[in-house]
Amino acid sequence: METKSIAALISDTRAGINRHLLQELKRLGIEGLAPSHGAILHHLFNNDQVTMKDLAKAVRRDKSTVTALVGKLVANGYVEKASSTQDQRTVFVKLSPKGQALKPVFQEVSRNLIERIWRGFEETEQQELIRLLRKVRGNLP
Amino acid sequence: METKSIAALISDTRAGINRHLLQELKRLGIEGLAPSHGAILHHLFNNDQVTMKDLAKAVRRDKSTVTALVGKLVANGYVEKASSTQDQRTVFVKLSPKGQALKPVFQEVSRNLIERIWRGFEETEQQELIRLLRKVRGNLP
DNA sequence: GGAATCTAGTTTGACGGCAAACTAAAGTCA
DNA sequence: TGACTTTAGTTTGCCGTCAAACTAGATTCC
Repeated sequence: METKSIAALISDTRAGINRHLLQELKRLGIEGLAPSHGAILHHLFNNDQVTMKDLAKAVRRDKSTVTALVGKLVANGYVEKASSTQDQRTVFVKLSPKGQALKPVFQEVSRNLIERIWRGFEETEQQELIRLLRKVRGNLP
Repeated sequence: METKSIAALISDTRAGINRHLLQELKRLGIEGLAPSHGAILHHLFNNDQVTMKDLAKAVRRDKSTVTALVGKLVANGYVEKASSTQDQRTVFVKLSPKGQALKPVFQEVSRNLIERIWRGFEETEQQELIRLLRKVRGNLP
């Protein structure tokens, strides 16, 4: 039965996306950053002041995971943390100049990924895949 | 644009499958086993004598990863390792009786997953999703 | 206004995963 | 036969990930 392999197929495809991104990061000389860091940076390109909590929600990772990911971005000088003055518990994360400089690079990475994923696809096929995947996603926890 | 979120959607869906499987394993009282172990067991249900190399290829994981996964299965008494007499390098992995006993349980887990994934899907939609995902997969490394 | 509760983030520990270095057993070939 | 190469598997080290425990700052409410 074909439909039994759906889980493995999704898992494989995701792994392929990851491999592609790792290749790209290596090609562009961006060392020590993983796709998950890219997700965080991407969110910061569009929102210049974000709390850890919102960041975790945006990249759909556990807050403790985000602590580690942001910690690495800070260590590499891509982002900065600053605790809020109104609420001492909340921490704001924002891009450093070095992080801002990555924006065009990541836009290219993103564009290349999209282009590669959709190679040979009709517009209607793209929409149909998105629709069906969303439907599967909705069936899951 | 909708199609830009395809990577996140695939990643999320895969995470959802993982969450579902973890729930199921917990529900069935199978402690200390992760979905990846399930993939190995699944392969052993259909092949009763497999080398580490073939196992790695079958579950699409690095051989060092498989060493660790099988190690855990051995530690929990689900599988046994035995080095070949013809070639001292190769190691055969096979199910123990305790591992064999998991077969019906995992068949149920698998059936439930498939049933949940495809809930509300037409037969043609299932085939179309598989086709489109395979196409994406083929575009990736 | 103080105790109880809630909330934001961090820390800790465990695990799946990979790549590179390593071990040891076959195989190759002069 | 003996050096070289290839192959199977393990070890080591690092990373992303999560859950649970923890810290500390707000909030609630009597």
